[in-house]
Amino acid sequence: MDSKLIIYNTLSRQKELFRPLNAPYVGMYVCGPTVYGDAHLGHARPAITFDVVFRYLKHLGYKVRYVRNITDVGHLEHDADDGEDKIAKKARLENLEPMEVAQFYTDRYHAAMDRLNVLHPSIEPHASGHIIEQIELVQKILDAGLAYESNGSIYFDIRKYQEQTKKYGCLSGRAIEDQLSTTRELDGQDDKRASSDFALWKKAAPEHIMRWNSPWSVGFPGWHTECTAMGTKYLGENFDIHGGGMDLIFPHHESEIAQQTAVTGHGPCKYWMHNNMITINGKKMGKSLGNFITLDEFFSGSHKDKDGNEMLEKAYSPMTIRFFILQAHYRSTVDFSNEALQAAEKGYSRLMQAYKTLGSLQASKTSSVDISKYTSNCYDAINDDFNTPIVIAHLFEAVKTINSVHDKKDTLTQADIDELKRLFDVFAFDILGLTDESASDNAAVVNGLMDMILDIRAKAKANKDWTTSDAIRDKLKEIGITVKDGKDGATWSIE
RNA sequence: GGUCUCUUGACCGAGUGGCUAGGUACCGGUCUGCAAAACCGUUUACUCCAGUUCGAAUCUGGAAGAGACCUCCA
Repeated sequence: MDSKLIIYNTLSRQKELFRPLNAPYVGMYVCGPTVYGDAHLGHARPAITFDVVFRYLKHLGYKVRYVRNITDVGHLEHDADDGEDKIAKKARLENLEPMEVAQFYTDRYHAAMDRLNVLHPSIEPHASGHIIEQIELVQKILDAGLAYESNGSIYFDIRKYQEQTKKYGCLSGRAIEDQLSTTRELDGQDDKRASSDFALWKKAAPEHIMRWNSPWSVGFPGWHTECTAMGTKYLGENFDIHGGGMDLIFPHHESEIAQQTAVTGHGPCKYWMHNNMITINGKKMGKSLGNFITLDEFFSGSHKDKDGNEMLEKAYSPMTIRFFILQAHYRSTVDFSNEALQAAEKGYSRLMQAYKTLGSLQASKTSSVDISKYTSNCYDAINDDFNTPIVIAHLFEAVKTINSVHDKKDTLTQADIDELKRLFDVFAFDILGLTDESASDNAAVVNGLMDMILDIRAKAKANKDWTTSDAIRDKLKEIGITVKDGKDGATWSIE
C-alpha cells in the first residue's frame, strides 16, 4: 500500500506525494451535479476523472469512501427572479413539484453515468435531505462570531474572518482586500455588510417554493453550506481529497474552506483536486453560454445549437466519450470537435480489437519482444497525477506487440501473453474503466448467426461466386456489420 | 480592470534542458479476387523576440494571441 502516487494539490499548487490521513481509509468528496437539466459533456469530465481516482485508489488497496452530492436545493439565481433558486424556477416553468424536477434529472444523470461506466459513489447525499445539518453548521458559524443576521438571512462575515485568519483566498490565490474595497453594485446585496460576504441562510421570498423552517426565517440554505455539512457528516472534519471542476475554486471551494475553518480552525481536506474544462470552439462548454451538448445528444447523434446548426456529424458511443476524455490529462482543457471524437472512436476500437486478438494468440517457446516494462510504465504514468493519456500510450505499445505477434512477425510466451492480458484487465478495464461495447448480452446468438453466414460466404468464395460473397458482405455492411477477410478466414465487427 | 493559465506537426493531445510520446488522418509498401483490417515505412512540430547554457520546444525576461475565474456554471 506504500504507493508512489503523486497528486497535484490546488492548495499548494504543487504535486505532492499522496499520504492518506488514516490509511488504509481514504475519504473523497466530489461536487456533484445540480439536477435541473440534462448532463452535458462538461459534467462527464469530473465524473470520469474522479471515477478513475476512485478506481485507482481502490486498486491500490485503500478502503475508499467516495461521497458525491446531488444538489437538489438549487443555488440562487442571479438575475431577474431575485432569491429564487434554479430548481424552483424550473419547477414553476414546468408546473411541477420541485422534487419532481430534481428526481427526473437525477434519474437521467444516473442513466448517463451508468452508460459511461462511472461507478456509483459510496454515498450520494442530497442537499435537501441535509437541511438540519446545514442549519447546525450555520449556527456554529454564528456561535463563532463569524456570521451575522440581516433581515432573516445569515451572511458569512468575510472581513472578520480575514482579520482572524487571513485565509480567505488561500485556495484561489486572490487577494480579498481588492474585493472588500470593490465599489461594484450587485443586485440583492443590500443586506450584506460587504459585497464579498456570502449567504449561509437565505430568507425565502413569498414566491419561492423551496423553503424550510430555521431559527432565523423560513428560507433555504446558502450556496456553499451543503458540501461542508455533508462532507463533515460522512467523511469527518478533515478528510483526504476534495474534488470538483476548476470553475468551482472560487467562490465555492474557497467558501467551503472558510466555513469549515470558522468551525474547526482548519480546512476540510488535505488535497484539493480540480479538473479542467471542456471547450467547444475554444470556449468553455457551459450552461451560461448555451453552447453545451448533452450526453444523450452525443449518444443519439442529434443536436441543434441555438442557430439550428447540427453540431454532431454522427452519434458517439459512451465509451468513445470516455476514451476521448481520458486521452487528455484531467488538468488540461480538452477541445471538442467531430474530428477529435472520431479519432478517439477509432483508437478505442483498435484497443478493444487488440484485446480480442490477444485471446487468440498462439504462444511460442520464446518471446521476441520485451514486455516487462509495459506494466511498470503504466503504473508510473497513473502515479504521476493520474496521467491517463500516457497510460493509453503505453497500452498502444502493447497493441502494437499483440498485432505483430498475430501477424507472426513477433513471438510471445504464454506467460507473456498472460501478462499482457493482465495489463489490459487492470489498466484498460479496472482503472480506466473502459468496457468492450461490442460485447453484448445476446452475443452468443449473434456469434452463432455470424458463424453460419460467414460459412456460407466462405463456400461461395471457394466456388469463386463473388456475386454472392460480395452481396453478403454488402448487406451486412448495411446493417452495420463489417466483414474483413484474412488469411485464416473472415472476421467481423459491429460498428 | 484584477488574479491565474495556456500557445506543440493536417487534427487531437503527452512530455522533457541533449536520446524526435501516443492516437487519428495522409502517402508509399506487404497482404488480398476486390475491399477492409493488420503490419512495415515515410512526411508534417514545439506562437514570436531577446537572454542563460556546450546545448532550449523545455529555464529567465519581454511581446502577441487565446482561455478560466472575479456572478449560477463540471
